[in-house]
Amino acid sequence: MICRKLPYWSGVGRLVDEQVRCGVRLGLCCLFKKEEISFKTITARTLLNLAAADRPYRLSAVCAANADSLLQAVKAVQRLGIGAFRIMSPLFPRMTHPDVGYRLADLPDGQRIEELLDEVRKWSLSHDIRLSFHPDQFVVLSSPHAAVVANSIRELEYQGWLAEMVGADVINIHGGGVYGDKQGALERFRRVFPTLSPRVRSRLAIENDDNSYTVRDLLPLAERLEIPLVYDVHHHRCLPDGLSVVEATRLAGATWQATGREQYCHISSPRAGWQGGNPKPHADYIDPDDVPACWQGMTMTVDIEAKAKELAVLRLMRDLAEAEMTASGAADPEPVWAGTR
DNA sequence: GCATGTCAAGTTGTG
DNA sequence: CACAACTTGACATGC
Repeated sequence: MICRKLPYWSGVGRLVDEQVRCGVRLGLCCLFKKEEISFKTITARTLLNLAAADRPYRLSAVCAANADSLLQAVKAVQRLGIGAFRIMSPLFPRMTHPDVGYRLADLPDGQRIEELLDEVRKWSLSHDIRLSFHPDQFVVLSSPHAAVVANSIRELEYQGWLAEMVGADVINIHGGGVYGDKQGALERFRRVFPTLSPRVRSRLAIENDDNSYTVRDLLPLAERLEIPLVYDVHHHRCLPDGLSVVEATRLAGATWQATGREQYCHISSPRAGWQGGNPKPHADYIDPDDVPACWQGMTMTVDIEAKAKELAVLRLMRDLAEAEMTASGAADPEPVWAGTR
């Protein structure tokens, strides 16, 4: 657990000798701005307009391209010194769609796609790139509507399968709707949880949102289910709950410690600033002042939710490194980023 | 080519 | 009541 020589804000904690990573690692969400890596999609309508026999070929091309892009993505992330990557939910588009859903085994290139996923897993493991998923807003385990919950479970199982394939350790979701009765909604969430497969349960995390569920609301559920709580400090600032940032960081951190894993947090900056009206929309970049001072030196993953994507992660890494150098004066003779080029 | 509406899905708050 | 906001583009269509 020696990290004297490593910068606090190292991207990956590029450990050469030590086995134990430490410091904050910054994560990229889903997409790239400048790097020429993109993901394809296909709509249900397009598939339904094709003859059923043609669909697997079309899907296979999309999925193979995306699996390849994912491998390129984790390699790019590693090259840039970024330490984590959130995988976009529709990596295999429409896979759980009721009408046009499919399995990899149905696709002509299914085996090759599986091999690519295995390459992603091996690369990420050997280069310490942490992978995660963040199912979108349609996944609502607290819904009173059975059909919504059933769709949510199906989507979660898809992501759980994929997470296992690529070695991702986090599937992070929100509490969902309130329906006029927050405790009742949380209770529904609690009851659905045991019906999930082990590979989903072991990866599921719950995140405070900017609308309904705060850290304070979710902590009892996280503790009861023994799942970790992803702390989104931007959401917390948009929807305060009486806890300080320091307290929320510590309480959320304890849920990660309880599962023996590295803490996971999110950050973003308001597009129009904190004085400019609605603070919820995300800015292109992160204002370093929005980064909690108490996070410095902590061993955690912080996903950067910013529209400039990898450019925002790189800029924040630079800004924080500079701030640290300034703060420490000439104490550290080595340039902070020497190890990450 | 380029502009524009549409993508499977939920829920809440605002104007 | 329509629409934006949430991890966000990218596809499909029509000019």
